[in-house]
Amino acid sequence: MADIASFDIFMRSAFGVEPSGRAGLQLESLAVALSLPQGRIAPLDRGEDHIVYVTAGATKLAALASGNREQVVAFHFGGDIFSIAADGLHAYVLTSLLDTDLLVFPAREFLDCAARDARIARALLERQRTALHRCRDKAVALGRKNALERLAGFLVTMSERVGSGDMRRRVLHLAMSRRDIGDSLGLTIETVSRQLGVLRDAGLIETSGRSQIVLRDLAALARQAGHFEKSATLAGGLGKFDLDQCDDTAPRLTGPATGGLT
Amino acid sequence: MADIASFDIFMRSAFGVEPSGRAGLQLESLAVALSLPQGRIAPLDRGEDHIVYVTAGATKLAALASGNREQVVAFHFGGDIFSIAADGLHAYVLTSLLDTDLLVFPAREFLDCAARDARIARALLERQRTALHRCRDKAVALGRKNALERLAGFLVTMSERVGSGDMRRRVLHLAMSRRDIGDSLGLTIETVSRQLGVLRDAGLIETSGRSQIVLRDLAALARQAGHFEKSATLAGGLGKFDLDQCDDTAPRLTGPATGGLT
DNA sequence: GCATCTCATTGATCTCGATCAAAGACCCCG
DNA sequence: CGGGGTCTTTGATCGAGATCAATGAGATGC
Repeated sequence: MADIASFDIFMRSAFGVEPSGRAGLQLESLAVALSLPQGRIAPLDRGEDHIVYVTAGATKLAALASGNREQVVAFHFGGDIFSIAADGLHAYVLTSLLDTDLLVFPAREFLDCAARDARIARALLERQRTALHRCRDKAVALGRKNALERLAGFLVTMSERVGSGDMRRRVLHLAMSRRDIGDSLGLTIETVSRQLGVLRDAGLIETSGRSQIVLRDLAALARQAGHFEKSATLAGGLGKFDLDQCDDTAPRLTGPATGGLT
Repeated sequence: MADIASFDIFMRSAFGVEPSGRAGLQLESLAVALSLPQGRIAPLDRGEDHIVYVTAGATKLAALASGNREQVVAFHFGGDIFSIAADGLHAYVLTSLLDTDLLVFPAREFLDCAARDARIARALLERQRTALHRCRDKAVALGRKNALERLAGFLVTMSERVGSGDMRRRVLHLAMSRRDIGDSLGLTIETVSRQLGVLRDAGLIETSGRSQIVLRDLAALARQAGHFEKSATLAGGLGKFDLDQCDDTAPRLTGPATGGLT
């Protein structure tokens, strides 16, 4: 049984729905609250799928491949909702990066119930879509980008999700270790460290301590990450079929067929 | 405007809902039917997100990274529904692998409407979840698996989605070229070709012509792919916390800390 | 049925990131 | 504030897969 406060926060902030309604009462009966100290594996029944809400804290969701290889498929922070499959091709493990409070629901019952309330269904469909699109972008990075591009992309994404400070000097307090970053980017900790060094030497970032990174030029990092240039065409009337430009001419540190630092 | 026949098929087979209902009429007014000969890029307005239904045929959804690198994030076949983002980190392109018929919807309006019908919402939530979980499994493969594991996993997955014949001798007629397979697995066509050779030499598959592959031992391929062993524990009452085994002892061709062919 | 063109296979070499190995920095706690 | 442990950085070497290059097999058209 979930405690009342976190469930109410969940309903209001995730769905904009009062928890006292019909759907709210049903969902509340499905919720299990979990409080994990830093670095614990969530004790989820591997016999069924789950929907998880992060009340507060931060988590990593990782697949265990054989041979001690771990692939982080997503990080989640306060306010996030996500699903975990029990029957996939890999065994997934949810681990807290900080002291973390979760609400855990059985997926089938949760979705049966959510589908009956239009507002909840709409919000969930939107969040699932976001999760899928993030995962696709991750797949692109893992499949076709080099270490520096992946790391730059990671920093830009983290800046959007947990950054503070203004755009010229974006401050990140990363909850995850170098190993977690490596496991998320399909790299080793040594490579993560070396590529951070490259970005530091180029003046794009500053690091201090283990967890703080300051991004000094978000646009340059996004370029370095090989992200699609949308800002350039956002205002203009972009009609059909303008994927001509992928901006291969912008200055980069390294990259396919490009100069810069080497 | 969609033609009647394909829209009706869509509503009935995807959602089990009669197209004449309230939601059906609304959705129909949003649908645009598209018929693409083999090898064409779908002319989608890049200013907005889309939901796409594959009436018949096969498609690849790929991101264009700079430097002529392409990453296929998903293949889709008749009956599949999927979403395409216009505002992601990369530019995505939908291409037909065969002569293909699609229904294309504007995402926002489609989801607004779908959320109001519980059956449609439930079915969509389920499909999105499947898509996300497939994408995660792909990310695991791209981030932490070698070429042989990726290819074996690809064949197993394709067997489930488009295979025919019995389990002992599973026949695949692949609509995609070696290049498409490579672009999906984050490999080059040469590496795909070489690893197919390894699987052929090991007696796990037979190839004939460019597109036909016979899988002679699905279980061995799944093992080779490093997929989580669920069959062993499926029947038994698997309680909490049994992710001890990842079956590192089974025979493999290569792989982390394992012998076999080298 | 033959010419042609594209796609797939096979071989040789190169490169980026993994691996192996130390040294250094940060942090917790007495 | 100093010791011990963990996490991070830096350096040297290795290897899986990319790249470059050529040959072979399938499709397509006349």
